[in-house]
Amino acid sequence: MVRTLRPQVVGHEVQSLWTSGKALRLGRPLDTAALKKFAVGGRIVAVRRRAKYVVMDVALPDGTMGTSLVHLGMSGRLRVQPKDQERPAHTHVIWVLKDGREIRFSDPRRFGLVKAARDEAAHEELAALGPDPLSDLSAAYLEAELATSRAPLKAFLLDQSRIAGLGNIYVCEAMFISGLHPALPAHRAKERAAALFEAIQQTLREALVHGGTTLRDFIDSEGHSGQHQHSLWVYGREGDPCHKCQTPVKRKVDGGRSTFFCRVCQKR
DNA sequence: AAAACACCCTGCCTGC
DNA sequence: TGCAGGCAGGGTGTTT
Repeated sequence: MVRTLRPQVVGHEVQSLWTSGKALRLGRPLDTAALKKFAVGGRIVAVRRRAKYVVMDVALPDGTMGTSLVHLGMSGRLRVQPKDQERPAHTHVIWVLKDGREIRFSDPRRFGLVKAARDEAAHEELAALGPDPLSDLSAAYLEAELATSRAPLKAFLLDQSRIAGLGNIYVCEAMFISGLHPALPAHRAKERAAALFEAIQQTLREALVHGGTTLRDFIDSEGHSGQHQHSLWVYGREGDPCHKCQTPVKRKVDGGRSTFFCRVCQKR
């Protein structure tokens, strides 16, 4: 999302901002006043990613900065479209650009998050996040963290305070690639930390090369689907043959979420 | 400390 | 064709 959004909007001025006023995550109403205060009249100077958050930095006319934060949740989308194009259903925030285009956040399920503050440090959501797997994680750090947890490996990897940015799909994929069972207590995976680290990075890098994974909702800011869903090892493949050993892929549910794995290739 | 579950919300797909 | 049930890439809060 960031890779397609950045070249479209950096350097452009935010003329005005509109919100639906509807509540997003946890019933929290959109803070329209803050979203305006930290963007309107300013120039977008950077679009970045921190874990699963899209971070947009704006240089304001009074010389100060503003930082807007977007989490797409399950069904959130960011699109850049001309203002006269029909807006997507369930649009909740629009940054109107001076050149006649608009950045539109839509989110049917409203599990997403959009907020703004003075800077990144003022967003408490970001403070509790662990290292990013592609830039700040090392095999040594992962090994040390694994050693401190008895939780099932899958729960450990989904915990954003341990490692930030892995979701259900990529956790399933990384566990398959490294041959680790989702129920394995985290501390018992410590000897395999290097393999797990490599699997996590490989999974994310390949997904990025393929433009993301589109199962239902994901499209980038230009409206293109990802292609990585065609390269998944186990996710969504219940009953289909394992790509390594042909054993049917298993699905189990824990904590209300599906886990896909191969009971032959992934040892406890 | 950690697991299990409910919950926020809409859309889509399946089976009856 | 309609309806009910199940499912969904996330995160938080409560209970066990």
